[in-house]
Amino acid sequence: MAKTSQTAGLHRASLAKLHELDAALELMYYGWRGMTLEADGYLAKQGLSRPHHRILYVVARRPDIAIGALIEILGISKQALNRPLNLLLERKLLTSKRSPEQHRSKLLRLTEAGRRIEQRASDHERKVLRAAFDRVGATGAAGWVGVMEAIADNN
Amino acid sequence: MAKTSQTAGLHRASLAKLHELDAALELMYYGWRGMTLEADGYLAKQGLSRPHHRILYVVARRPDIAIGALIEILGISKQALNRPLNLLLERKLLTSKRSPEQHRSKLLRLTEAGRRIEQRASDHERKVLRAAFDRVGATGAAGWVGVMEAIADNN
DNA sequence: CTCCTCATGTCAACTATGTTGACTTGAGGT
DNA sequence: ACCTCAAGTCAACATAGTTGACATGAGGAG
Repeated sequence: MAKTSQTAGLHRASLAKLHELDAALELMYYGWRGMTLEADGYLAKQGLSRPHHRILYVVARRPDIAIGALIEILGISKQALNRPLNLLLERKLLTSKRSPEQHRSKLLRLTEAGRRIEQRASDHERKVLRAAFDRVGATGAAGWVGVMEAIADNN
Repeated sequence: MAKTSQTAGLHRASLAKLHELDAALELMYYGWRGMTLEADGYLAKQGLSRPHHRILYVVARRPDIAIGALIEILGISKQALNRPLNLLLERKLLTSKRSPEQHRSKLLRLTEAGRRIEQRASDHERKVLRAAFDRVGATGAAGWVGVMEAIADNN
């Protein structure tokens, strides 16, 4: 047993640093993995994955969003959205109904089951973040937010 | 023109926040994108992508690494490594030679061209990080590192 | 010398996630 | 009746990964 660890590739700091910022670069990589690892595991147990979670996440925060707006926010083509979206509808994690006035658009909402899965998956990610913030305190957390905002706004 | 923006999906903060930590969660997502966006664009112009960069990055920091060790660090199967690795060898961004004693292993090294591409791609990422660190100062940067270490160690 | 091990290499089949392009459907407005 | 627009669907393709099976070639053990 124990051929290669499940978290293969996550051997932080096993590489020489060629630049001062290499450590930060690797921290971003491993940070993303660290935040999403448990959530992805949970989603896999539900037969879902990251794209499904992204859909659920957005719809949870924009009830009655139309397909076109969802496509815009996710940044993928409607064809790419099609399969995961249909799976979520089939599994009754999402409902779609036509708008009363704007009858051309379909409006998406989470069902209770969908809301539960979205919450649990996101909770796994938030749990990791909360633990990290708790460990460094308010000042450190504020620094993290400042840095991440600067990076994120690099569009 | 201007059908949908190239940075589609990167409309930060267009979503309602259901939890206090939702903003942080989204910052991680957009932060990762923000850091890798330019580097991915540069790599695409070279006919390469993220997996190629990961290989170059690791080999740059572990000259004479063997295939098996590379597989371990990257956390992918040898079959998955095969194609991008062969492309890099064909394009002479990497060289492989057999070890003098350990003749069973092949040792990988970057060529000058490979080193240049690795540096430029990583520079795009480091540039974004440096700008963010500069904007928040040493205290904020230290906070960021503390938080990211806590998250990354969540294996 | 033969046999076993071990690192590497390769072939095939499959899954998942995405892309473009082309076309259909169905509702609304003119 | 005609046009537009949101949505849905089909096909072909690219990329990045998986497992399984098998080949090759060097070293070590007998």
